[in-house]
Amino acid sequence: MKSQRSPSVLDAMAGPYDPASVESRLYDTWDESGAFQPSDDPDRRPFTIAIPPPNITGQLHNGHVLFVAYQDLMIRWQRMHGRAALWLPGTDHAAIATQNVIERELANEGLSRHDLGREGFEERFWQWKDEVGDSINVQLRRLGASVDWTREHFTLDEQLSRAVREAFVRLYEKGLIYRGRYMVNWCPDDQSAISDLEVEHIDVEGSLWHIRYPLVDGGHLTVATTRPETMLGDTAIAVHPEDERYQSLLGQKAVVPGIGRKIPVIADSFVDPEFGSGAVKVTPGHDPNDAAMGERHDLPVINIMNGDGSLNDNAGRWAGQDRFDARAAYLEFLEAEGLLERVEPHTHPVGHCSRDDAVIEPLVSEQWFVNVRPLADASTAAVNDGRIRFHPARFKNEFLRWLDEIQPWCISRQLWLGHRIPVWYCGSCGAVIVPREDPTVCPTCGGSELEQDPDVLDTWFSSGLWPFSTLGWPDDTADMRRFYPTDVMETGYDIIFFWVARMVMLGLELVGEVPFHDVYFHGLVRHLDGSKVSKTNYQPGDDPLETIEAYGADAMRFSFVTAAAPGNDMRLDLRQVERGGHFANKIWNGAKFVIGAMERTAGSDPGQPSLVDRWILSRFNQVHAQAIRDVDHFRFGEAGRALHDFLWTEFFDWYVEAAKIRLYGDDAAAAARTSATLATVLDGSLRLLHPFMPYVTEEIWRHFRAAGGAPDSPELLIDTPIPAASLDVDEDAITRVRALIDIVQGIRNARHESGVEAGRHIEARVIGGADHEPESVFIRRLARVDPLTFHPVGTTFDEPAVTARAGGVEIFLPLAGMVDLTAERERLARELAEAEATLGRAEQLLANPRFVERAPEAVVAKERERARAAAERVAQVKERQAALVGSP
RNA sequence: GGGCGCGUAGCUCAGUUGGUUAGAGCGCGCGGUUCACAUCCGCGAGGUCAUAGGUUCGAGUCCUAUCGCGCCCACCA
Repeated sequence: MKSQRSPSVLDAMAGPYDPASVESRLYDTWDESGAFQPSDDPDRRPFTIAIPPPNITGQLHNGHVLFVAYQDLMIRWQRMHGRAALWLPGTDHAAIATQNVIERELANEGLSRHDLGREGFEERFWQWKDEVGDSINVQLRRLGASVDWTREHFTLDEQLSRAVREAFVRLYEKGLIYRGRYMVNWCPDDQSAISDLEVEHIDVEGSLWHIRYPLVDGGHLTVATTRPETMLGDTAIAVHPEDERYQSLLGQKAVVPGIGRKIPVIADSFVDPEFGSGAVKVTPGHDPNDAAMGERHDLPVINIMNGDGSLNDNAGRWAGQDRFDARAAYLEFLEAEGLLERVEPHTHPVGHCSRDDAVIEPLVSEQWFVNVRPLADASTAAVNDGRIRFHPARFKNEFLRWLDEIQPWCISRQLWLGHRIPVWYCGSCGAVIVPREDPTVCPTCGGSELEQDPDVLDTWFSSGLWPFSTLGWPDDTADMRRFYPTDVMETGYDIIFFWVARMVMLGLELVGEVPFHDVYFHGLVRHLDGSKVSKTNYQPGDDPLETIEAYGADAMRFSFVTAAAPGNDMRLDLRQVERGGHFANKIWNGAKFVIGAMERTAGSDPGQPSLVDRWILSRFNQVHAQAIRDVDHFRFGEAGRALHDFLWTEFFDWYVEAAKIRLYGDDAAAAARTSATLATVLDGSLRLLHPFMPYVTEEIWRHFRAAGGAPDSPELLIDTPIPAASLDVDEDAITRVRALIDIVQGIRNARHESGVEAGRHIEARVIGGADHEPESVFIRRLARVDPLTFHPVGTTFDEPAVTARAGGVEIFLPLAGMVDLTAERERLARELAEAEATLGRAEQLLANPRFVERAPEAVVAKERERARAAAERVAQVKERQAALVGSP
């Protein structure tokens, strides 16, 4: 009867890695341990990222996974490098979007927001938020985001609202916020002004109508327009001052058809004589160009439109009609009057509301604006002097160009949801009050008839304060002092202007310092058909929880990070995620092997490191250094791939296979040394990989430590330091093991091509490479050759054999009775051709004096070596061919 | 109208500052059940790096032009 097996850590690791069973447990463990809160040790330099707050209107979709993966990677990485890492979570109220969602809900109940009233609507909003507000956080937890939940914020929180108030008042007091009647982009569906950025210019196949304006003095003047209904608001017709065709008409009056208003013919060099008829109708109330022209010529501004897009009383008999109906009706009238000269098809850009696709109306209205010009200049300076850096760098130019052409920012919205504009108007004296605290009486006249401005602020106004409002600004808090400026802003390039630019401008203006030093842009996630993953284009499978359930959070995160390049869009291919899952499982199984080795050799003193020990430790040190270099340069994908490739092919394949020889051999000291090496590399790899795949590495860490690994390290991997990379790299060991691997692969290839059964051991003779003799067991075991003998360079054998060349040696496999001589001759011919071609190329290059002169010495030396080796190969192959001549 | 990105193996994509014979996963072909792992292991096929010029000893990588796809900015009616 067998004695009872001693308990093993491996008992708890049976089977493949199962993400579902560990992820939620580990997340809670981290959270409860306090690991997500930044260390308050003053010696630890802070590292801060403010999360791009998702809109509370919905859930995270796969497009959000990139930001979670990258930011958590950076946060964990820096935490493990001893920084006081703070990742600030939170959500955004997304004014228009959210109001629309709630109004839609109300509509289903047969209600409108007006039925509830402003207060009732607000109540309804908070109620709604309670219901849906947590789903984003649930998703963040599932993804493993190590955010500091104790510092969570929402843009409509009291603290952030206070920040918004302070920001508004300060900018107002400084004269940077002002109110005025200007032309704005009006969305008739939202019935609100929107900013320039929210207007999407779409090419529309429309018409260019040529229309005759009767002249008071007889005759007519033809004008071309794409928007005939706006004629109702015309206050002039303009021609180019030097346009000879129209000289005689200057100063004359034309009549607006159907309205009867007499309008002057003016000269303005804005007009392009080549376009249309060379005469332009001027509608200062409904076109930005015309507004500018109207100002130059002191023309009256006539507004013909209501907020909902219907025409008002200024439109005469077309009043009350919707703008597009009015266009048709007015055209019909013009045609009937004989004033419609002709129509031509005309494609031109038309502004649409980016949210609801309604055609934007440029119209004059009273709104609040930020004069961003000075803020933009300060931002430009911050970028130019390197206080803010962009990754990838190309976004720097885009950013600067936008700032250069920036226009005043319209911040008032005619909505109910959002931060109410903190301005009161006195009904008695007309004073405009912009206070820090809600007023009860007018400070000017003492009157109490105060009315607050009904509008709310653009949601991006509060988002623009995010990196400091979340830290307690405007108060001088400990968090502000410690964590501002934040370190990295990581977000999608699609909100570079909406958000990044505003944070930079407002941070510099209000706090006096940049809000972050590095901006990293990730690309957008797309479906396989190329369409963007987004809330408005939500498709089955876009919920990250589905993918996490199928493959695990680590798989998803790792595949996203390694499949995407900075700033480039990625098509989400689930096969990539699957590969990530396989990798997690590979590490799991590899770790089981390491732990098994540790248990097997426990109690033995390790002997001297072997060649393969020195090799794998050196390679690990190289990869370690590269990973640090890559992450420091924001090359996350390359760091992840380097770790993946090292672990899968070098550590868990070649080294492990080599390790088995000594591990299962008779030499206890050698086995213990091997086990120690396995543990060392696993230890270091888990640390480096943890920011990429937090769950599986943490879970392995637990078992690894239970088996006695990393005894002096913290219990949780999340708290464990990543040390600096060791410079101990044995180049000679790397070269030699690489050659051994090449030899093994050469033999395997030859065996396979000759049809030798996989399990069979065959004889092998190595010609040259006597220095590999001490490691012959490596070749014997991994290539399944026995006996294996070494022979001096130049040795020839006459018997039938398959030959191969790899790792700088010639391999001779005397496969008696198995050798297909024809095949072998063909193979030799192929090899000869290849060797001669290589030789030819190298010689040609070396014969070029300019190459030898100008190329770096190392490159030339390499080429010489290449030529030498090729020449040797040619000679050897020829010898072998000669030996085969006599054979059947 | 201005600007930017992309085009690399059948598919999805990497490729740092120009330097041997351009990589990965999946898929494909052949072969493998022994003690970490079949979510695995071994061997292999598959690419004129969109096209045409240029710079260079040397170009997937830098420059110019062209074609195709996508995006951003923009007030010619």
